[in-house]
Order: sequence, then structure tokens, then C-alpha cells
Amino acid sequence: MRFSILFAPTLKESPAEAEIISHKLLLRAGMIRKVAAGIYSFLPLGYRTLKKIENIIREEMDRIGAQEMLMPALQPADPWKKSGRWDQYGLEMMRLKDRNGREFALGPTHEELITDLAMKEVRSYRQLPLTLYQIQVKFRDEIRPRFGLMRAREFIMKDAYSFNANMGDLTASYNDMYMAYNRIFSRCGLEFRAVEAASGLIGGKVSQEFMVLAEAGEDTILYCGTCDYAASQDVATSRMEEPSTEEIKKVKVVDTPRQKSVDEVSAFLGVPADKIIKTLIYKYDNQLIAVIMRGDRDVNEEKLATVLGTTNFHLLTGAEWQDYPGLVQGYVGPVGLDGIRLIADNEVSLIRNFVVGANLEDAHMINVNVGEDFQVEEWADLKMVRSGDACPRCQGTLISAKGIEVGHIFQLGTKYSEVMGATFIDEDGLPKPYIMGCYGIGVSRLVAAAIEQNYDEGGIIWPVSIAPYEVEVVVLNYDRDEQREIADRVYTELGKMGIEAVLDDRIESAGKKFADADLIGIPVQVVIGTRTLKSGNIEVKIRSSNERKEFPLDRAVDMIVELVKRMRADVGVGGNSVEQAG
RNA sequence: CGGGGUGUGGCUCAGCUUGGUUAGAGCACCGGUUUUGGGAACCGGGGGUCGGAGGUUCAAAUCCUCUCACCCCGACCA
Repeated sequence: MRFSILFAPTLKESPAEAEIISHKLLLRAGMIRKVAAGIYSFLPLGYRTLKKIENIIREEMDRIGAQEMLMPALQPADPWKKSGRWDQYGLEMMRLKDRNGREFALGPTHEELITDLAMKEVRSYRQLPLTLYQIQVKFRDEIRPRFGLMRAREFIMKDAYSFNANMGDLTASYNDMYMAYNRIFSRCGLEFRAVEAASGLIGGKVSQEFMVLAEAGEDTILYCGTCDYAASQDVATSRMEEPSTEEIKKVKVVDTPRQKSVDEVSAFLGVPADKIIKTLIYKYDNQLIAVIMRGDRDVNEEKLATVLGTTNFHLLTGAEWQDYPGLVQGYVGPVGLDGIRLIADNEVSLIRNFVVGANLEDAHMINVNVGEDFQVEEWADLKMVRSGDACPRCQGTLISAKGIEVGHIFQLGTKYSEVMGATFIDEDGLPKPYIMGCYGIGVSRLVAAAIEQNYDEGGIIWPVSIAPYEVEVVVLNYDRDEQREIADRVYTELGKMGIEAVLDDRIESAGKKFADADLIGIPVQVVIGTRTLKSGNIEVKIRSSNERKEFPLDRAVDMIVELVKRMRADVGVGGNSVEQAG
């Protein structure tokens, strides 16, 4: 491709709408343009990267025996009503009607359609296991689209679904996917971690997320510095500390005028925050629940949702306190808090002689103990685990990191097949629901994630496996015969050798060409200009390391080809890895 | 949806508080001359319903009302 005709409108300045680095650089490098909030067009360079990622995914899906297919983006309401998600999904599902008033949705995901298809076509255990996948546009009318491709409303997703006859086969399909995902993200040149995850609206019990580690990530993960434990903060647990061995003292009410928050009480009484127990009042289904937790901890509402069996709850708001005159805001405590369901975080059981609110204005209780001063019926792990907590699996310590969720795999079990009545005839002649798994990758999000991990002041630094082109030939004076002839020859020969090259043949200043080359981030820059040509050399710059070498003209093409091949091999793009797995 | 903010040429922004020439700058774009290894210099040029609608006024980018779009902070997720 010649730069002079390439549609890559680069920008010197970042559009004001872009906040994070990947969004800015995608816009500046002329790879995407916005059409509406959370909706983007991929320009030629961006589309090339997208297709590269798609192809890596295809190779690895095909390798584990998954079969590619394509389902429509526009889906009838019917299967969604069958699964019950037509009502559950809420406003995030973009709904519309056709001219006859029939209901449709732009698919936010495809479990319903695929299950419907399997139900109609797969009748016998002999046809299982079966794994199907597609790379399709998804539409989710996000509450708040943001950060460019990171959280778009329309986005490209690879979604795969496995149908199995039993749990053992599901585990096998799931493990194949797990391995394939590891290969995919490695081949994309990314630093990532697989973590235990919550399964949310999709459902199922076992699930793992693949997180690309990056500061701009919207998720927090915790991983052990010693063993391989890693979990999303939503579900992370930690090993409990040793219980206190203090003598139990006698409870006592003390004055704490105007001291409401944990910090205030801690300072006022001279008691560390981890010896204060806070009592949080939540409202759900028109009733109240009190959660008690160590004062220096936050409640993990994801965990609370699991315990309550609903996501429909919230901390009592300022106005709502008026409805419950028995509750003294800022001074609520578990002692004598009758008629309200009480749940205690497990950690509370470790502490003795702690401080709680006295349920009286301007007063707290000290030397309070579970069992002595109040009873706890319900215990649960409700705390938000944080960096520095003890690993639940070993003696190590947990570390927190920000991540971008680029993949999520689920063992669904029979969640969809059961409600939709999707069964096969098993060996014993009886109909049984399929045991299913589903496996997603945010393909367009991956484009952004790759940039979040690979950039510098100058622009993007593409891993060679997903770069729009592998080599950019920068000719400083294309209007001079010598340079033009050399550049054309190098460019053409690289193409013949199977190298994807772009030739910057524009009549522009050297500075602009260098700046654009760095911005767009092609891994290898070949610079042709008078300075090195004098000594019969051309210059090669490695974008990632900024390393510069001079190659003699007569051997330059071979040396560039060698260089690119080495770079490909470094991210596992050897091309010799396509043998079929069983 | 709640809270905060922004809409002025392709991009970044000034002007708005306190209404008053023909609405400005830098970058980008077009023509020319000179340049030519890190976003070149000079000369000339084109491009604006000031997001939209309504209102106040002798007069509105500027004040008021409504509306639309976009961005940021919270609840969702690949």
C-alpha cells in the first residue's frame, strides 16, 4: 500500500472527546472515527488490525475443533421470551419493531439463538460434543458508553458455545477454550491474566475472565505474588487472620458527640479502625438488612447480591432514614437492633472487645463481643478484598491490579437448555438438556486494550502480529530519482517475500513522515534518505525499542525479512502451529 | 437515570462575565516560491446558518426558555 493513496487521516492534536490513551491514539492515527456515542467506523488501518485479531482467533478456535458460523445481529423476540431474558435484560437490549409490529432486538449476545438452533437440529448424544462460534456485531445500549472502543455500544465479539452430553465433556470443552484463549492473547502480544469471575446475567457457576493488565482498565483484579491464585475483585476472597485471644471485657456505653464516621470515632476514642465494627443498613424488597463489617473494610456489593439473591438493593439514602425513626444515622449498631435481618462478615468473628454504634445519638459502645452482647445468625464473606490481604490458597500476599476484560468463559450447565426445553436423546434413550458452555472475546475491545499496553509519547507500538502493516518504508525525498527507485524496489521485494509493507511515498517533510510513522506504530520503519544512502546503507528503526541499524543496500531486503520473521516468532506467529488437536 | 460540564471553519481553542464594526488565532486545506533526516519558511487564497428552535432587544455567538448532541463521575459488561 502506498501512503499517498492510503485513507489514514492522522491528527496532530487529540480530539477533546477522547480521554484515555487508546481512544486518543486510535483517533489520531486515523484508525477509527466516531459515528455516534459508542458507535465507530473502522478506517482501513484500524480494520486491518481488527481482521488480524479475528484471524488469530479463527486459527485458535479452529484448532480446538470449534466451527465458525454466523447468526443474525437482528433477532426475533421469541427465543428471548422463552429464556425469560426478554424481561430480564432491561434497557440495555436495543429493541425495535418491524413494519408489522413484530418485536425484535439487536442481539446483545446469542445464547438464545444458538440454543434454539441446537434444539432443532441436534437430537442425539452421538452429535455431541459440538462447539460453534461466530465473529459478529453485538449491540448493547450501554448506560454509559465511554473510552472509545473500550466500552462501545456496537462492538465486535467472538462468541462460542459448546454443547455437551455430560459434565465431564463440558469440562473438557471449557479447558480447550481456556488453552485457546491463552494462545490467542499471547499471540496478540499481550500481558494478561485469567481470573476467577462472577457470572452475572449470563449465568452458570464456573467462570473465568481474561484480563489485559493496564492502568486504564475498568476492573480490579487480585492475584497472589506467590501462587497462581487470581480473581476478579468481585469474587476475590482472602485467608482469615488468626482470631483475637484478648480477654472478653464488659461492654460499656461511651459518649461520642458528633463522631459518626469510622475515622472520626477511631480518632476520638483512640481505637484503630479495624477494632470498630460498622453497621450498614441496606434496603431491598422493601425491607431492611444490616450488614456488619470491620471498620476499615468496604462491602463487596457483588457478594452481597449473591447472598441476597437479587441485585435490587441499595444503601439507605439520606431521605429514607426519615422513614425509620428507630435508626440513629451515624450511631447504628448491632446491639439491640431488633426486627432487622442481620448479616455479619466472617471477619467480625475474629475480633473481640470492639466498638459499635449504640443506637443512641452521640454514643458508641466499647468492649462489644459477638455471643456476649448480641447474636449473629448469618455469617458470610462480604468484604471487598484488597491489596495486602492474605492469599486464600497459600501463605502469600495478594496484589491488586487494573485490568481490561477481553475474554470471559462460562460453564453454563443447563441454564438455557432447561428453560428453553432444548434436549437431546442420551445413551439411555432419555431426553436430557444440553450441558452448555459459552465463551466470549471482545474483539474490538482488544484493539484498544493492545494500545493501552503498547504506546509511548510518539504513538502506538503495535505487536507485529496485530499491526496493520509489518514494515513502513519511509522515503524522505520521493521526488528524487535515486531514492524513489530504491524505495520502490525495496517495497516491491518485501511484498514478494510475504512481508506486509506500506510505502510512505508522500511529498511531505521528513518530520511529518517520521511523526506519522511513529503515531501509526508499524513495528519496523525502513528509512531511505541521503544521510545513510551516501554510505550505501538504508536505516532500519525498531519502533518498540527505538533501536536503529544500518543495512547495506544490496542485502537490505533479506535482512529486513529476517528481522520481521524473528519478530513474528517472538509473538508465536510462526505459521507452523496449525496442526489439528483431537 | 441522577450529578457535573461542553457545543464557535476539518482539528485544538479564544471571544460570552459587562449585548454594539465585516466573528478571531494556531494547526489542517488550496496556489506559488524556497526548502528537504524529526510535525519547514515566506507570499497569496478558500472555508462559519457561532448545535437547533423560539423569545427579549434598535441590535444576540454573548441574555432568557425549550430542545438536541457530545464528554466526565456513579449503577452494567466482551
